[in-house]
Amino acid sequence: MKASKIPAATITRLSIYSRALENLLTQGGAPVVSSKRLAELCGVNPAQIRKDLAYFGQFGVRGVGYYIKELLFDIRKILGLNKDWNLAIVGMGNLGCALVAHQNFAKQGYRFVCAFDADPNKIGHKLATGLEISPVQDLIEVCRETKAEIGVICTPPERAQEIANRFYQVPVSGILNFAPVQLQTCEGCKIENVDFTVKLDNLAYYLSMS
Amino acid sequence: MKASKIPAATITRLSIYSRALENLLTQGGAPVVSSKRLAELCGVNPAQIRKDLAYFGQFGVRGVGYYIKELLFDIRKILGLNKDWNLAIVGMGNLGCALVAHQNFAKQGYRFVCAFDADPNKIGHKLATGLEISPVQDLIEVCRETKAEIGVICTPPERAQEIANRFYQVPVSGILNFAPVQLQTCEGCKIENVDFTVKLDNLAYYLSMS
DNA sequence: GCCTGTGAAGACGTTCACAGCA
DNA sequence: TGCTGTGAACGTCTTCACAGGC
Repeated sequence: MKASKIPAATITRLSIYSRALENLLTQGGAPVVSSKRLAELCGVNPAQIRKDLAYFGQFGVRGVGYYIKELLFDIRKILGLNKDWNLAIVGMGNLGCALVAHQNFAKQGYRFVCAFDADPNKIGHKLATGLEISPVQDLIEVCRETKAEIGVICTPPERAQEIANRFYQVPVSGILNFAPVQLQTCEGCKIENVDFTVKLDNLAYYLSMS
Repeated sequence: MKASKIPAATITRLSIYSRALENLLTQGGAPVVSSKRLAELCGVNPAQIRKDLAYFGQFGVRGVGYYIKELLFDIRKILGLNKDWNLAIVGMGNLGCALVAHQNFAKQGYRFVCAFDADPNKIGHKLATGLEISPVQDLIEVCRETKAEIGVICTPPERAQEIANRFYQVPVSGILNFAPVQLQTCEGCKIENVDFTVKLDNLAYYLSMS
């Protein structure tokens, strides 16, 4: 596919639309939704939704709206969720375990295929899912064996860059980084940061304004 | 203070700058940093840093750069981190416990002053920090007693809106939401979402492009 | 010479407003 | 009539380029 000029914000919103559509589907009302209604559910402007979708084609019916089931399928396809993704996770503390246990991942086709920790006491321990914790030294090898495509970093910040470097060698094509550091990037590996300290700081700023 | 026209992205970056400055400080090299160097560490354009700071005043010395310690202090003040913030957390599963245990929060002046869960088996249980888990029924009362200012939601998505509504009644002035849902907002309460499923979907999109 | 501070230019994203179609 | 699809207008954010000062 083509490297294109689609706003990053559009992709983020597509993900949010898909969640709203899933909810509409399980609630089981009308099979159709208008951009106006979907916009309310997602807290955005209706034109924004139509514009976002227009980047990828025409999905609606004029005068009617969007067929929920079809649109959900199309959006998931756009997002690349019509396949399973193999995840490798490093740092099996509370956060790491929480992620592996997290229902929503499996439901969306994200599968943890290997897990790592530096603590010798944790090596060999089996998680609820049956996944066994491997030593970080074996990261590259095990990631290759298990065909990991995305790395998830839940280590303390001091360790994060070192782990990222190993992921670059595997190589994995993406990293989801929970450590509060800005990782040095690497050609061909896309990084997404999940940064709660930054989010909290944002809150602090807005609250101390008013 | 004034409600102003400062980009949200600027606030997010300030938080990132402050982290980089903290690192520079603990590493203990030169007491001064240039926008160029700081930009490298944060993965942004140097002019961006100068522009971001310019919204709030003049912090640098021409021909020299920024004094790390002073700039860090100033940024923390801008972000409202020159005071402690009281947090209330709901949903003491793996994720909730991970957050309470998280070192970085305490270090930045964020204090968990109360914790809640719906599971009767967890009520009364003491966390590592000495914090005791209270029943969600008492949320409003306990939040008021403990002067909670920010609510943290770590419940399953089905529960999140209900918890948010209670937080609105306390009222808290901000919510950090880890549940993968778009919460209905409330006048006077700022919401920040920490959404790893969205981040993963973003990765999936970019990876399936190439 | 070096690096900050900043107006102006440029790029980008969002919203409007209406044409097109069921 | 109702709602999508979309060019054009608008507003916002980022980057450039250079003036100002150490």
